[in-house]
Amino acid sequence: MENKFHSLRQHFEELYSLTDEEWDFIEPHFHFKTLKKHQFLIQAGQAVNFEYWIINGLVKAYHIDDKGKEHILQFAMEKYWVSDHCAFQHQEPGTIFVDCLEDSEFFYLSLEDREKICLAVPAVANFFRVKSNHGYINLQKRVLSLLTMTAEDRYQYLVTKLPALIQRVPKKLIASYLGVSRETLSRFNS
Amino acid sequence: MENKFHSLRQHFEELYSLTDEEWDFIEPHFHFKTLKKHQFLIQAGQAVNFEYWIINGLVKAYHIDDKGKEHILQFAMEKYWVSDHCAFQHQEPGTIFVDCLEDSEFFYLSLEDREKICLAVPAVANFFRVKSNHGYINLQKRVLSLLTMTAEDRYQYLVTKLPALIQRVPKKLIASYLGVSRETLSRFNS
DNA sequence: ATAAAAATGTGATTTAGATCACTTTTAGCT
DNA sequence: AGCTAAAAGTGATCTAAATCACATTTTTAT
Repeated sequence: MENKFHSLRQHFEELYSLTDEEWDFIEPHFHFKTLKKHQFLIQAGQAVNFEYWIINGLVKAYHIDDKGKEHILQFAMEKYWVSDHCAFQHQEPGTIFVDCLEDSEFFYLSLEDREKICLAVPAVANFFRVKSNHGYINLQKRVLSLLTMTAEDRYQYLVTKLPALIQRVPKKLIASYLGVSRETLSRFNS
Repeated sequence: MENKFHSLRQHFEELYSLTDEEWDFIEPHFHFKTLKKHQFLIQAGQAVNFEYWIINGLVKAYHIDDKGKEHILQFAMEKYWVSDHCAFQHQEPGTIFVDCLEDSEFFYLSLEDREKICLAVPAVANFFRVKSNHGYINLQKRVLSLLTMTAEDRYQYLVTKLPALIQRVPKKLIASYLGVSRETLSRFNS
């Protein structure tokens, strides 16, 4: 029977390979958690002690503004990392909610343990370096899309780029992610 | 007389300290370049062979859309890293222009050399890991500001957050960075 | 199976901000 | 200092998208 951490090790090794000794050191720093649809992984106002890797499921990370309106920062699914990165990194109260759109399973890691394994195993430092860099590049694209494209173009682009997400997620959440009202999005034809 | 790389070493050591041996290995991978105001560091359509660290000066990184309109992704000044990160990372033709708003000096590094020093010196991997992470966090804030705030609020926020930038840069570029027309920005009172 | 709750669709109206057109001010250059 | 070009201000008009209001459809829970 296969170790449940297998998929996580594989994920790390997609970028930098690890020896069995290195993995045996890394693995115990991760813990397992499972949540059902609608349950919260992270809540604004509270400490954010972990960053999470999604084994399977789907979550949304979002901010709620002063008018109570929800703005989606990220949809995260299988093999994605998710947290309130700012609060986690600076160990301060969060401003982001993360909750499950589907039943989900996670591995999670504390900041202290992340630093520990990054310093002990250079391949892990390099892994997170490259992952962060990819995240940065993707966010730059999102900023550009918000600056240059119309709401409808952003929607059409998302439909071609992540067609599966459109199926898995209510349109009003897609609207919130794109920065459009759900009424306006409903008038676009897909 | 002080080594011109001193500021760069100091910049690395703000996050993880280095031995003299490590620095002696790292330093020769960086090269020096100087440009005058209005000169290009990077041009869309061309290969992006380097990432740049700004010793002093100020540049803008921007995309030009199909209507010829300029959208500013980043202002980068002393101690900032700048490149067309996507094109650099994937070694493909760029889509971003970077040019100087002031005479500027840079150290630059190739992708190959970056990988080389990251693998040889774990502190460098950790340095770029943390830097990328900070960049990611800042971009998340920018995305949120575009989703949640009005144009005027974004402007007022920038004025309080980076008052020096407002002085150093024409308002029409600030407008482009914020995703507002220069006419609309001109009607905000500062 | 049925009730309640979400999600979606659609018309009518409003609005933040874009665009256009032109003037005034400021900064660079020889 | 004087000339040129870029930057900034301002009125008038237009428009993409928000908001409001309500109907319809689809999910979810019991």
